[in-house]
Amino acid sequence: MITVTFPDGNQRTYDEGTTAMDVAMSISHGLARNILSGTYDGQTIELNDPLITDGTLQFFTWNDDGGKKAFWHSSAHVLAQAILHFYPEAKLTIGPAIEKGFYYDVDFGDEMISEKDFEKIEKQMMEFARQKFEFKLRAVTKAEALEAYKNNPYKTEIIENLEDGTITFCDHADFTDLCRGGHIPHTGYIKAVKIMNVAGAYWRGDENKPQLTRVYGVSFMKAAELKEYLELLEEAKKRDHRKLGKELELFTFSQRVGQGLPLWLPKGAMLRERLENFLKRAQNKAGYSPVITPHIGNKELYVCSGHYSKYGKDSFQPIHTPEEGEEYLLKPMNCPHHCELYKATPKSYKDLPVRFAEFGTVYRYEQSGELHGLTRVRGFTQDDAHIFCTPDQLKDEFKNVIDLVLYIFKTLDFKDYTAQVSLRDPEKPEKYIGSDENWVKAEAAIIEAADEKGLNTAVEYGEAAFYGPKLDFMVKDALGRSWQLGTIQVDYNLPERFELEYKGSDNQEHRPVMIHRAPFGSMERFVAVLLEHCGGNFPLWLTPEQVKILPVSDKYNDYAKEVAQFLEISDIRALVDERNEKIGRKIRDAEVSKTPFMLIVGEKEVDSGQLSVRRHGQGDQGAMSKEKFIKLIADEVSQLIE
RNA sequence: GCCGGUAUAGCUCAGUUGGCCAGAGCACGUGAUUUGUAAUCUCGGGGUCGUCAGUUCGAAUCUGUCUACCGGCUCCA
Repeated sequence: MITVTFPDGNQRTYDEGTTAMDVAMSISHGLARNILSGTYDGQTIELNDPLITDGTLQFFTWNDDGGKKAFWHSSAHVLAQAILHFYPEAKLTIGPAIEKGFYYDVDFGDEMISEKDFEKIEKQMMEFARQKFEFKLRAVTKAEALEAYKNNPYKTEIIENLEDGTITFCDHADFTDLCRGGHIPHTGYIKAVKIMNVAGAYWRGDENKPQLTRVYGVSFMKAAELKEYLELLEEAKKRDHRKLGKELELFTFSQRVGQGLPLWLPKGAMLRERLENFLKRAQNKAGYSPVITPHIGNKELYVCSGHYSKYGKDSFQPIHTPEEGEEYLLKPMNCPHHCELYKATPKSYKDLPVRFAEFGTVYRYEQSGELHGLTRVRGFTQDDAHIFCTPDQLKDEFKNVIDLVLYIFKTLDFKDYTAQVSLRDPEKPEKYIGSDENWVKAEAAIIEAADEKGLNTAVEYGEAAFYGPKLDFMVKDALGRSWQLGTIQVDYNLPERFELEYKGSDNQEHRPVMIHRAPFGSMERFVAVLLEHCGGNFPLWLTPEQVKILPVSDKYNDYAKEVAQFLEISDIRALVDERNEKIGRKIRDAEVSKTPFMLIVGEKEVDSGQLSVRRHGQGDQGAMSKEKFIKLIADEVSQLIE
């Protein structure tokens, strides 16, 4: 008999050789139907394998990451089986589960595979799924494994790195794959599958190694779930900032201007300006001093900062002047300029902290394949600031920055966010610069600051920058996708390199600590994320056009213009639709352009002096006085922006 | 940068196996209409089919080149 312990502490005894699935059945048939995988004493097991020792058994269902992982990993086996069915010469490599679905990297040799082939692969996978093939893990010796894969250099490479005695194969039907396990009981659990796309991927992620074809797929236990997932993708497509940016006339790109260089159209520029002004006001209150620095800097500046040796190849090529040997760079970051500003006047401890803020446009030569809409570009504007303070002030300054970031998230309706604290890798102190004492102080300051602000943080070791620890903010948008936005970083490197100093109360020179911070990250990226988050329906205070005035016929155009002027006096952005169109048409166009408010003016309104108000997506709101309408908007704006 | 895909009017897209002046809807301009809560009708202008070269009697269509865009290149059996 063996004793099985469950996570809740309950224990039951079973005959030796009972399978995990038998155990589940003994608890309830419902559980047995839903479990996809499990662990025994923390080790991944196959549900159909016998249990032979006492241990702790944990089950995973679709609602657990472990369950999904087993499901998708098993689906990858079926994908491989289907691929071999059509391409017997293909060489399999690896096929893991990923965050949403799975992939298999395959060397197809001379064969090509494209979207046209997806359907037949899907059909074949479903055919295999219907046959409820059991997944069975079996141990093999290293020699056997190498023999089985003697024609597959990828699997051979993997096997060679494994210990003899730990190697297992997974069989289902007549298909065998090298695999360490963690499967669903049989293929029949797979009720829906979709091949998403194919892409190139290097063997082991190394660009010097052969390039394989990566086939991405996703599968579900219910056909309805696949449908739901595809609908979510559709929704994401509709919210794609590149599509909305074009439709709402916010920004564009030009092949002639160059890759990754966004051009802001008037509506987009005004939107961005509003965001900038919003942050400027908040920063003024928080004691920041605005500064302005040029777009280029002498190459020596970046040699001094260390950026040139580290990031020189990611910069645009140096700009040469008529002087022999003189070189300038388009600035890839603002910090060196700000360090020079700090040095412009002698500092005493009484002057600190100094907080220099600049919407600084920087240029970086991103690889062409990395460029993506506004989220990855070659020219962008950081909402940058550098705080120079004493080590003792670090924690308070850090907390103030956290407050600023959270204020921005709150105002822009990002309710769901997490913070990642990135610390040194304790194993590799040689990777970092700065004294151990300062690191200890800085890391403690960040952790305490985050704790005291009640942040939901995850600590990552080894993720710190070489010059200091940092705190990054990740937000979730309305569709549940994560984006990295703001960042706060501590830096000991630049003050050292630029020999920044302040006179302490002891009349000695001391080195300040620097904080780099950008709550938005970059204006481009932030606008992209905001656009996808709100689906183009910007908060009232940000939206390019707040009100569209729609005259019932052109007889009322003059009156409509009077109303517009009246609103403009109250700082409301209003436009009159003067086109010779029917009112229904004007309403439709205003709705499509996502204008928050529409005012219909005709004979009734001229006579009564009232306004007929319509709200985007909500329809007719009835009549109200001009004063009441202005107050309605003002109240909503002040409520949003506090 | 690398792999795969895509490129036709301002936008979204048709364009059969190469064959006369390359099409539609929307947008834009014109005229009519004077409209009451999600698309009024009329007429019209607009494209060297991304670039450069090649195959062919003939290329939007086939081949190569370059450029841009889209998906991917971290997830280790």
